[in-house]
Order: sequence, then structure tokens, then C-alpha cells
Amino acid sequence: MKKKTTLSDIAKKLNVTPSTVSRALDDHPRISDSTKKAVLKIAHQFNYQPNNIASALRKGKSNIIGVIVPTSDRQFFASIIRGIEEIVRNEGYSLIICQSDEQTSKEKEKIDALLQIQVDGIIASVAKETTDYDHFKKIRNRGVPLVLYDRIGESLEANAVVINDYMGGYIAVEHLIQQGCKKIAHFAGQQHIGIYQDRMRGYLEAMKAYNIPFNEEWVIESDLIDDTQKILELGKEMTQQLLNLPERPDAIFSASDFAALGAIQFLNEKKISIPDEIALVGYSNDFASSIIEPGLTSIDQYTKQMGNMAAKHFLNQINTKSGEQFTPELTLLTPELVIRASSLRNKHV
Amino acid sequence: MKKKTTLSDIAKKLNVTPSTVSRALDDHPRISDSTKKAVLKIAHQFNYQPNNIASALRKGKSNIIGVIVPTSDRQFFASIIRGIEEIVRNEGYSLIICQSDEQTSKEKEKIDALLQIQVDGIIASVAKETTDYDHFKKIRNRGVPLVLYDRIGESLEANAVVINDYMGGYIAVEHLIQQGCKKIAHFAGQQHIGIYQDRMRGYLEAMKAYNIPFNEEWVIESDLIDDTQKILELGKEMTQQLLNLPERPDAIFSASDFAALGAIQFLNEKKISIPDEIALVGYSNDFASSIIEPGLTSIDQYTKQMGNMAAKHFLNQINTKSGEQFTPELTLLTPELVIRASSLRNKHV
DNA sequence: TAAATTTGTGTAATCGATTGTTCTTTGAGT
DNA sequence: ACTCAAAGAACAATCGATTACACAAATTTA
Repeated sequence: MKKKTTLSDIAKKLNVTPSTVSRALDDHPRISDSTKKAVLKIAHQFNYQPNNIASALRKGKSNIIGVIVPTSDRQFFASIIRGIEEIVRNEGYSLIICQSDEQTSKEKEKIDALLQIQVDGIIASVAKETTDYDHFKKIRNRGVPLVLYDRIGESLEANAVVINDYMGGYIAVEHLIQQGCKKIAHFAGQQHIGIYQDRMRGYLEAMKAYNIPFNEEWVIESDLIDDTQKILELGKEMTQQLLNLPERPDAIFSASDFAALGAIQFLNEKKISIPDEIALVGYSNDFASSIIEPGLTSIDQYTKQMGNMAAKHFLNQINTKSGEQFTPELTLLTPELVIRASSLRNKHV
Repeated sequence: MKKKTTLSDIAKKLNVTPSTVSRALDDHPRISDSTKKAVLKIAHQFNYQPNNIASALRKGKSNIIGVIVPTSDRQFFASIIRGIEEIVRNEGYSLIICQSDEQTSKEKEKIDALLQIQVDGIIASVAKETTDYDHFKKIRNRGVPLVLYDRIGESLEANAVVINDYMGGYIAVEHLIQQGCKKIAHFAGQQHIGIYQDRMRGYLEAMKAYNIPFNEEWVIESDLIDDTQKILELGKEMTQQLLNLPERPDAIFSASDFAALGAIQFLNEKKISIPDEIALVGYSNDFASSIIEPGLTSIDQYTKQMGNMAAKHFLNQINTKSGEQFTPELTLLTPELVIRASSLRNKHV
């Protein structure tokens, strides 16, 4: 095992000081071209790799960004990460990816861990449990840039990028209405989480806009952030519940693809025709939605783009002089409806 | 923004030296209990957070492990990461997760980046493209522990953990035979990749063991590591190809779930009955396999356990005195057959 | 009681790169 | 020829924690 070569090794070889070598490698204007060339040559010859830890210590900058995802089991987050990486890699940043597993306690732990290893910034989506944001405030208090994506703490002053979930809910329901549905149910997520609130709001507004009467019984609120299998089961149960109603709905807009998948399985089992008896639209366009029969219409969230934007927000903050007043920016991405058989009643439109 | 408190801040406050504080916090036996208590108190009061970068520089240890995954789009890798984290978190390690996107060039880049930020070890699965392993050897040459998982370079001297893919192939095909299938086709992966070789070997051996004649035309080799949608299409094409054969197979063992999913979609379309006309077994037990109709029988790979084992191998290497001779260890995990409708002909067994 | 340990801390070097401050040399300008 | 500025590089401090070594005081041992 060879020991690493350091600045001083190169310096000794050339009879100059480490500072000269450092500046030469940094292309400092005060270093002569001849010296620069010589240094570069030896550096290459010795296969010099700068010690980033030393550099980080001196510069107070680690070139590492912490990314917190509630869980990486979902394609959603994998895609976000990819989006972030795409942008920051050229700037020389590495990512540390952490999972909060939807628990506030772990979220705190992870934030502490990231601050401890001195990340240059944190990009996070908040856990479903979280209602108190002090641990996030700690990030900003430490002077570490914070960017939130998708699930953001309302009360937090931070750059953020979210999908327009209101619009997502609206276009989903509008689509169902245009397919002739008049009694539209909604599988809603927990209303203390902004995105689910917005999707519900979109649902309600679309109904109102088209003068569709609203029936309270058709809205079922539940925890849509959980183990995939559980949500699947939940979807089945909720569907059963709807079928038991005196006035049975003719469509379901589910704020989660998985609950909708469960609904489809259940309806298939009961030989209830989709979309003719009940039409369905899900949310987030999971891969499985294209696999199930009939294919599940869903809202696509442009996750990679979301990652890209989050990364850009981070870079912006880094490049903002600390003197300037910080005003949080919010980026709103537009979701898209991906239409499949589960909602397509007018086959020939 | 408050500045962080350092060891010296505490030292000054107590009129001792930083070294004493350092030792006190480290619970050094030579430090008196009274001093320790005092230090702890002030440290807490000042909300002291050790500067890990400084510590890393001095100790030559970053407490960061680099994890390389070919792509994080698959649940498979998400699960592995989780498995690794579970183990190493208590030891104070953080993970940096990188994606090679199946490209050797990116794999090299990532390895360089990880070495540059001085990770304490690298846990990796090799990209499909990779046939030359020099960049991995570089890791060991630098004295950095390396652990491979799932896709390992045969010629690499490194700890590794893999699933017994031979057994996976064997039990999959044995199951099909037991269901009465006699003409079993195989969607094989690229044979330069060990896991696909092994699955194929399992297929062949099971056939031989049960005296099932082997027909070369029933084996189709293709790239099963690709964009999910592409593999889905590929699965359809390969199925078409099999249907065109003079002697049509009555079962398919696919080395990829996604190709099998494509096959199911295709067969459903053609109204060919599954499993009666053609039975199917996939590989890796993806979530979508439980969603499709009929459910796809598949081989489960215990991915979290694989992550656990990889992490343990890493810790072992760390704790091995460098003097001792290094002998690479290979852990072989046992896969499990998850039976669903796609292969279940004897419904009443 | 003298010698030998043990105990509790302080001193100072170190990890490797960075950077503000000299210092010397060279060259231009008058 | 002389002043002054710029160029090129060295010096030395610094980032914060760690640790080999030194040293005095307290305690034990003989």
C-alpha cells in the first residue's frame, strides 16, 4: 500500500514551498508559468490526489450535500436523487443520502448527523409524522442552506420546490367529469400534510366548477404513506366501504397510486367493471400502474425535474452573499395526467 | 448565526488545555472524574459539536462509507442500502450513495470521487458494462476496504456477498417441472455477467436432473439490465419469438421479473392461458409481480439481508489488523421461491 | 524515609491544505 | 542612475482535534 503524496512531497521534489505548489495547482496569477508546468508535471507523475479533508478543514467547506428522503423504497425518491445529482456533480459536490423512514425522531437524528459531518447544505422532504419543525430551523440557525422538496413545512422559511398538487387534484377530477362521471369519491391522505390537503382542494374545486354535488361520505381520509402492501389493503377496504354506501360512486380519485391499485384488484375480484361502473385515477404514476389490468390513469410528478430544481435552489443559496437578505423562493412544478384504461370511458374520443 | 464552539472554547472556560478537554470527552482513564464532569457540563452548556473534519484529518478516518449502486431506480438497491445502513449506523458511519448507471466510465468516476473524499470503505455492485476491473483494484491498492455485492467481479480479490443464483435458477425450474411443465424456455441475461450465468446453469442442471430434454431454441439471451420499459417490451418480443417456434414451450423461466411481466401482458393480449398453456417464473420478486394478473411467481432475493451482510464484511475488514494476511470471504445467501398464480397448475396441492 | 509508581495535566507536534503577510528580485519609468 | 511597482515565491499562521511525550504532585512500596 503506497502512502498518498501530499503537497509537501511535490514541494520538496521541486525545492519550493507547499504554498507555491498549492497556488500553482490553483492556477494563481502570481505563480510563473514555468513553475506551474513543473508542479503539474510532478503532481501527475506522483499521482497526487488532494486531501479533501484537510482542504475542508481549512476552507470550512466539505463539498457534501445531505439529502433526506422519507423512504427510498419508492421510485419517487430515487428519481429525485438522480435529479439532484445531475445538477450538483459538475460543481464538485457529493451527496449523502439519508432516510428518515417517516419518523420525526429519525429525521432529527439524520439532521444532527449531517450537521455533524459538516455538510454544505441539506435538501429534504419532511416525514409524514412531523408537525414541529424546530430541527429544521436548527439547520438554518447553523447557517447551513436548506432546500425542501415535495413535502415542505409550511412554517419554514426555506427555498422549496413542490408539485402543484392542487392542480394535480383538479385535472384528475376534471378528467373524470369529462368522462361522464358524476359521483366521484376521493381517497384522501392525512390532511395535516400539505400535499394531501392540496389534492383534496383540487378535487373539491373541480367538483364545484362543474356543479357536481359533493357527498361527504365519498371522501375517505387515511394514512396513505405507509408500507406499500398496507396501502394496497387499505385501498381494498376503502373500496368495500364505498360499495356499501346507499349511493354508490361511479369514480374514485385516489391521492395514492397504491390505494388505487388495491381498489382495482378488489373491483376485479368483485367483477365490477372498470371504468364503466367505476372509473379510477391515481396519483404519482408508479411503474405498477402501467402493469395492472386495466392500466391505472395517474398524475405524473416529474420527479427528476423536481430534483433538478432543488439542486439549483441549493446552488443559488450557496452563491448568495451572506450579507443579502434571504427571501425564500418557492418553485411550483406542473403535474401531468397520464391517461390509461382505468378512466377511459369514451374510447373513441 | 452563532459560531460553533470548539475544544479550545471549552478549555478556556475551564482554564485547562484543549488536550485535557479532548481526553475528558473521550473518557480517558487518566482524567479525573471531577474534570470530566466539568468538561461535560460546559460542553453541553455550549452545545459543543465536535468538528468531524478536523478529527478525520488527524485520525485519517472519515467515518464515511461509499456505496455504489448500478442504478437506484430498482427497489432491489433501495433495499440493499437500507440493509447496509441498519448495520453501520451504530458504528457511527454515514453512507454516500452513488450511481454508476451501469456505465464503466461513471463507475470509475464515482470510485475516484469516493477515494478523493477519503471514504473509509467502498461497498459496490459492478455495472453491467464492466469487464475490466482495474478501477476496483485501485481501491484495494489505496488500502481502502472493498466489499462487493450481487454483481461481483470474478477476478477481484474482495469480500463479497451474493445470492446463490444457481440455486435460484434451479428451484425455479424444478418448480415448473413439478407443475408438469416439460418444455421450459429461458429468458437469459448476458452471459458475461456472473449472476445470469449462474441462473442459466441452474436452469440447465434442473432440466438434466429431471431428464427434461433441452432445446437450444428455447433459450434467448438478451440484455436484461436496462430501462424497465424496454425490458418489458423485450419480454413481449421474446415471447412472440417463442410462440413462432415449431415446438412451442409450455413454460418460461425468466431471469428478470420485468421480462416476465412483459410476457404476461403479451400472453394476456393473445388470450393464451397462464399457467395452463404457458407457465411463468420470474426473478427478483418485484412489487409489480404481485400486482399483475395473474400474479407472477418469482425468486425473492432477501435484499436487506444482503445489505446487512455486506456491511458486516466491511466492519470485519476494518477490524482486521493490517498485518494479517487478507483472504477474501464470500457469503452466499439462499433465495426463496414465492409462488403465485402464474405457475400454479396444480391448484389443489 | 527514600525510591518507585501512579495520577492528572500541560506542551507541542501533527494531520495537509490554504492564505495573509513579508521579502527579494526584476523591470519599467523618468 | 534611482525610485517605484509588479512579479514570484517564501514564511508562518491557521483550521480543530488528537496524541506522544514530559512533568509535577500524590500515592504506594520497600
